[in-house]
Amino acid sequence: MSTVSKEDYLRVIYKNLEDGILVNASLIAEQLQISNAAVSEMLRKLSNEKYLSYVPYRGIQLLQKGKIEAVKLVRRHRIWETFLYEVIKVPWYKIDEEAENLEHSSSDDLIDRLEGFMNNPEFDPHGHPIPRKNGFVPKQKKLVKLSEFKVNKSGFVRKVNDQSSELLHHLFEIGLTIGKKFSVIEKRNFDNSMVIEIENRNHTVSEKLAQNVFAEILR
Amino acid sequence: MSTVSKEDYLRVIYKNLEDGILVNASLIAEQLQISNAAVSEMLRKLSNEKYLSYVPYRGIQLLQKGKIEAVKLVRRHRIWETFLYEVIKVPWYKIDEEAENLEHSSSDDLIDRLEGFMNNPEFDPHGHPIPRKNGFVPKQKKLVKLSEFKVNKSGFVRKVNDQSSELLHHLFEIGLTIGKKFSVIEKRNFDNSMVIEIENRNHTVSEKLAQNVFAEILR
DNA sequence: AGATTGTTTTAGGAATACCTAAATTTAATA
DNA sequence: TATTAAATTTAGGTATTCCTAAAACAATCT
Ligand SMILES: [Mn+2]
Ligand SMILES: [Mn+2]
Ligand SMILES: [Mn+2]
Ligand SMILES: [Mn+2]
Repeated sequence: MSTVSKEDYLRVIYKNLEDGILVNASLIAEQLQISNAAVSEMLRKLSNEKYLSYVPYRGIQLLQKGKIEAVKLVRRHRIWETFLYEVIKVPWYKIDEEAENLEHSSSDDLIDRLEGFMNNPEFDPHGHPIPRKNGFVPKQKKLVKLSEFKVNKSGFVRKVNDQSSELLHHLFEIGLTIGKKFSVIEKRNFDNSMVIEIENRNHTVSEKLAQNVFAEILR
Repeated sequence: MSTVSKEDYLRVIYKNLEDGILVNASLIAEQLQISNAAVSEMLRKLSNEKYLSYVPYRGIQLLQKGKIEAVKLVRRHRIWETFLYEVIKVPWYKIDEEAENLEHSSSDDLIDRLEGFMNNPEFDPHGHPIPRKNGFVPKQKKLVKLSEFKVNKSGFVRKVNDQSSELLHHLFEIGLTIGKKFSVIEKRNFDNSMVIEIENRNHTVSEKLAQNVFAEILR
């Protein structure tokens, strides 16, 4: 049977695979803040229960059973995030943490009702696709990392990494949120930081920050 | 520290005390569907941690620490119930079960926002008072059990027992929900069942049912 | 009072999900 | 290839929350 713990493992695995990242035990340990030993044990269990296949040092793949569970959980997570943000107006940088708990505590029926209440949104407030009830995951246009934008290019923010609430807090402060238009004014070679214009104001952003923002290039 | 389990114990204890019921170990065991042995152990723990005082055979009293926790949880529970019912339109008889889980998975901040979103409701969809953030519990008018209504008397439903979702389902079917007006048409002495009129339709209700509905007497 | 019934506790376990410290194994590098 | 570094597993625990069966205790009835 699936439990809160197992669901969290599956969601982390799914999310990383979704981004094309190789998922091994230590990555999970780091992201869930759990010891490597505990993760090792849990992976054995999840593997025995046919949720995933795991070849040490080579990475994890979700099996059908695990993928179905993971997609369900991601669906719950993202529907809650969207609902909290759009309907309840919970601040952008707080929704992930809140959804982290709610995702394990709501019936399928409630999730479907929330989805209907919002008129079936396709993407969450971080720009991540919301899996539909039937498991289909909406596709996104080709996106480019902000850090790869050249000087004078403009774009629309379409996705941000939601791993760090501090990052989100800062992005929110400078107005770099989903849908916003920006232009790259300047790029410094020695540290790859950039100056970008958002709503007529200039902001300097580090390379690290720019690597966590994904945008659609204009023209 | 408080956990999901402990919170459930505290909520059950509070809810029964609220109704003036003597709470002993076996009552909790029955309501939480847990063995007497497990309840006995947990009560020892809760007592050691100063959540409650427990004199075997004489009942349980919440101590300050336990009361504060319990009121918080009941607040969460009832705000969720109200929200699910009023905003999301989850059916009446489903909200308790859903709130049962959500109550453990939402921050104080979220609860306050939900409350604000609904304009600070005072009672939940079963007619139970919603404790305020500061711990104050709204008072209700004096209510009378439907089973104690005399023939020809009328009243307004103000509170129902939410222990059984089957009861709620049935009450909903015959329209005996919060705020509805009814009149007692007939009362049968041999089994204390009654015929009551609700919205121009007559319904026969058992004594058992009538003991779980509380109303304000008209005139 | 003695017997019966109901309530509570004890004894002994089980499952889940963690932990630290110490191996072990594999991968990467000099 | 030898060494070092990183990833993984094992060993031995702990905490929490539940279980059944049996014993102990208290309240109530005859
Ligand atoms: Mn979670
Ligand atoms: Mn998200
Ligand atoms: Mn609960
Ligand atoms: Mn209620």
